[in-house]
Amino acid sequence: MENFPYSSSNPNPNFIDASENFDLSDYNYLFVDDGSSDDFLSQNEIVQSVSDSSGSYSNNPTPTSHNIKCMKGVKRVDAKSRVAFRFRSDLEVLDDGFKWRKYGKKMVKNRSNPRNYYKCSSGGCNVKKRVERDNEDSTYVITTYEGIHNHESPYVIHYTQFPPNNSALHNLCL
DNA sequence: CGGTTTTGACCTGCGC
DNA sequence: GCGCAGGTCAAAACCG
Repeated sequence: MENFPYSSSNPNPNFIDASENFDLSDYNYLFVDDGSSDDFLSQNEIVQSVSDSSGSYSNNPTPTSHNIKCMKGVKRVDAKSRVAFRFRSDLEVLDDGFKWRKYGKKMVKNRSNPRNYYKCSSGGCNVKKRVERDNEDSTYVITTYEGIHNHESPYVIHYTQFPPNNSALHNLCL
């Protein structure tokens, strides 16, 4: 688990050691929508298509660039960066070092679990994230980040090759 | 008491 | 234009 982004010395008092709480062998996918292409899949299309191909990564427990799925799909609506994770967890919200304020909850059609909406609570930062449980396997949580933080994390986050920062995630896919 | 969560209402885009 | 679905707002409740 040495390649996981956060070290055990993270000073964030609320930090959850992901290596203890998440089974990274069940880490499935990541997609990045960096706004640089005119062609984007909708979020649901990406979720579906990556879920379909998740088996090819299931035997690789380490989240390296090798098992990160980068996709650019069919129709871009805006130029916001969007990053999604799907991971197995009992927890609804992964503590990524930033402070989030919940502003909405919505039942989505054909999904058994509600979708929760969060905004970065740092003033002037418009990054949003959506959190929902996988419709087909509720032990998985799907987290979608939208936008790029215009500030540093309120906590010192140590990471190696899998940073929680959107632009850094994007770099992995270049 | 201030920040966060809850939740119904409202807004907006899209398909028909 | 209408209805539906997804996303956001905002007031009240909650909590440390």
